[in-house]
Amino acid sequence: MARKPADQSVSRDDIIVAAAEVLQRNGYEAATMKDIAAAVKLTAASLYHHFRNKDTLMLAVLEAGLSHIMERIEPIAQNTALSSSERLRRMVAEHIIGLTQNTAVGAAMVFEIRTLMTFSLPAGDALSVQEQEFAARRDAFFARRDEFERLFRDVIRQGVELGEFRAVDVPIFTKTLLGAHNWVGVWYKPNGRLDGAGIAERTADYFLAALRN
Amino acid sequence: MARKPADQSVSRDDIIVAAAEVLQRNGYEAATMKDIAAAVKLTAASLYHHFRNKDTLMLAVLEAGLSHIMERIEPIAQNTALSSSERLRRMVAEHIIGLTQNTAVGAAMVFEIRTLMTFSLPAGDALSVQEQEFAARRDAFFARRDEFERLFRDVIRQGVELGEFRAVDVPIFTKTLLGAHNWVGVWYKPNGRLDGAGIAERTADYFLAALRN
Amino acid sequence: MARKPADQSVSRDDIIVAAAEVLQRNGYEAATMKDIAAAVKLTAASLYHHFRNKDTLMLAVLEAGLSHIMERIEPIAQNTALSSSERLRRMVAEHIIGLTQNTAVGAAMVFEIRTLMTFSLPAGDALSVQEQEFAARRDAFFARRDEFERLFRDVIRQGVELGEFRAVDVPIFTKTLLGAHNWVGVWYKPNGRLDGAGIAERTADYFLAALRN
Amino acid sequence: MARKPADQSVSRDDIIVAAAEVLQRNGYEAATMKDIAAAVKLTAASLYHHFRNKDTLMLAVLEAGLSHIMERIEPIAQNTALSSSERLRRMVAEHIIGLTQNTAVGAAMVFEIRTLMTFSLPAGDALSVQEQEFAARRDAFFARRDEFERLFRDVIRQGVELGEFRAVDVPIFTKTLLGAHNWVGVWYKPNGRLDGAGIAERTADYFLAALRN
DNA sequence: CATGAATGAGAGTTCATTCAT
DNA sequence: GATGAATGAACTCTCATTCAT
Repeated sequence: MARKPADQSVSRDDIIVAAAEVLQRNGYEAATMKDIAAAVKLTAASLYHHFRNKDTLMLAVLEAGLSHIMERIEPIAQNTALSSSERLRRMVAEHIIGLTQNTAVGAAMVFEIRTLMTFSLPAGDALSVQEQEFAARRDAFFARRDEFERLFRDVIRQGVELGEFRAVDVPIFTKTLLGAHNWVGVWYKPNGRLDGAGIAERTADYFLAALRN
Repeated sequence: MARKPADQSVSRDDIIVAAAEVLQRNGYEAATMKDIAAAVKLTAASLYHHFRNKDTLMLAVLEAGLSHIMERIEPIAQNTALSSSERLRRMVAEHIIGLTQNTAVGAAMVFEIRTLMTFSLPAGDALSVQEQEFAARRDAFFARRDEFERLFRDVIRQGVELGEFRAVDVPIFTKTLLGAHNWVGVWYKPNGRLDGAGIAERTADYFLAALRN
Repeated sequence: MARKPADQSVSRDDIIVAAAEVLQRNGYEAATMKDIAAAVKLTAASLYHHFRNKDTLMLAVLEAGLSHIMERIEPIAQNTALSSSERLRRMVAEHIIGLTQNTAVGAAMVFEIRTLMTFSLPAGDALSVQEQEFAARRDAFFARRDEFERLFRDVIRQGVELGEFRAVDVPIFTKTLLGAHNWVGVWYKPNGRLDGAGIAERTADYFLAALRN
Repeated sequence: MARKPADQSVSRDDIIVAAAEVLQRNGYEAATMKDIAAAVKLTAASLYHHFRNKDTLMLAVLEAGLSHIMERIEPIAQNTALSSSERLRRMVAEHIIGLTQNTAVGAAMVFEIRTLMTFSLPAGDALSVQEQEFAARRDAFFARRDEFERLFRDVIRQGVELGEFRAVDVPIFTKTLLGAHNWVGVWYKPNGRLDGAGIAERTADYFLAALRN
């Protein structure tokens, strides 16, 4: 009853990628383990060799997506050789391009936030060991996600402090920016008039204009 | 605008309101007919006297939400006595305040779009009469939704044409704007530092700054 | 999709009886909801209208069995008009006859004790509201079961104190007695040489002989 | 009688011992191959190098348990130098002490009898060679088990025939005796007031009293 | 011998939906 | 209108078992 002849064996990462696509297409509740399994030519049961349960798999998807984008955004945010404007422009570009290329995970992150937030908080008050592990990972994910938002906030704040940007309500401005980005992941269709870079360029332009002194 | 018809009997609208809340709290898949029924002190079976099925109820919720906001936005968009800036500022305010007050329907609209889009499109090509009816209503909803977006687009376009705004990529700018709005529905918490009006004021400010010549 | 035309509608008690039989035949783990449902001509899903889950149903079965026997044993144990010997003889008879007639629940109680004891003690340490409710009922069941054993113990102890029985290690003697009883539920077959009354008579005789001064 | 063959490699017997423990703790259905494997630091797959399947392993456990006790009981039963009373007293002691020391297998035998009895009797009538082999071993086990009961029955019968015991219904008395024993395996807890020997002494006392002329 | 990966079968459970009352 | 009872379909997850390595 064993199938895959080893060399085509499916890796954890393959599953994460496939799951991201299914997640984007269907949303958390509607993305079934069977669907995800089919996407990597496995049976649902086989997925449980790689992930303890659906929540864990979903969290892995979101972690992967967040890591992917963080790896690109963080170096820019910390590149003190660049002006705030230039940093913000590049960060916007990376984020939006990331969302349009990797639509799967991007949209997942937009849509599944609510699910994630209530994820696995069983009715009672105490948690089993596995649940604690999971809760810890989920909290870490959220912390990382806050960090992501902070990267943008800090660049904007610095720009304001240095007088490069005009004084804005930094938290609100940041959320406005990120909301616009996230929405791209929702409406973007690969064969539209503009590609990710084009959208990113315009978006960055608008927000930098809004910050202009 | 709350209705209290006979006080002991439950109306279609009561159900829609309750459903919107449950929908916001849980999302489409996780909002069960039982939950919704419980919110109006009925049994699930009773809901079927008012709505043919869950999708129809869902659609009614979204229609209600869209109508609500359209009734407020449309008059502003068509008020030619106002400048483009002023119109846009007021539209932004109404939209964001609407989203923060009526979180229920607002969030529903953000999150459940995907569900709606794939809603009830049975694999084959032949649709039953009921399905055709439903498809028609759903298409009408989407048309209305496009119209909503067009209201914003048109105001911005006019502003550009009249030289009141600088030249921007109108479709992209509009989506950027609406993305920012929708995101408010996601992160807004009633007891935060700012209320809807405060958020709206700042948001309008940023986008108008971005449009400044 | 509704089936049963009301008048033959299945009651909670019908299910309990059927479940008891399946439980006896297969044991807790092997008794599936489907089996039990089939025994009352329902689908597994339908059982969930009557019982929250399998554990709850099982507990109901055991409660019913215990109540049944308690109702018969208790009045005898408390009938101070009778001598200890006579009370014990009658209690043994009721218990054994009960076990042979109502084999279903009897055997269930013997075999499912271990299962029962670990019943629904989820990995962690804290319990949800539903789990607490269940835990409370389960504890009540065990308390009742201890009470049942105490009825026998008290009659024996009194007999010893009054000098009607010789001095024995009352707890051990009681467990010896009850072990013998329970075992009847295991080996008893309806068409054997002796019926329940015959077995009971002999058993009572042996234990009373063992207690004779 | 513990074996430590190579110390790093796992023997059939090691598995049987571990399985007995898991079986006692969890019962047949709930004792998974994975659990048993883990108890000897193997994977479930590896168990299949030692036992054809779970039923076979189970049967091996029960055979081991039965052999263990038979080796101790048989010599006593056949020791014609002893009186019936003395033989019975010693047999009771060995059995009960065995059950309390070796709780694992003891409890397994009480609880898993039912499982064993219906063990692997596929619906149809034709059995594969493997199934026939298994059925043969299972029948042999039951025969051996009957033999075990017969040892007790014969000692009691002889005592009656020789006038050493009063006339009792030998089969019923025997089952009463064995039921009491088996129950010890259920309630016995290592750190109680009495150890196995203490329980055995009292139990033997009661049954011998019951047999007294 | 041992194991990682895979699977079919089946368990418990949930849910939208129907229908007789 | 309202509802209790019932159901089919689907879902998550577990488990004994197999096979290539």
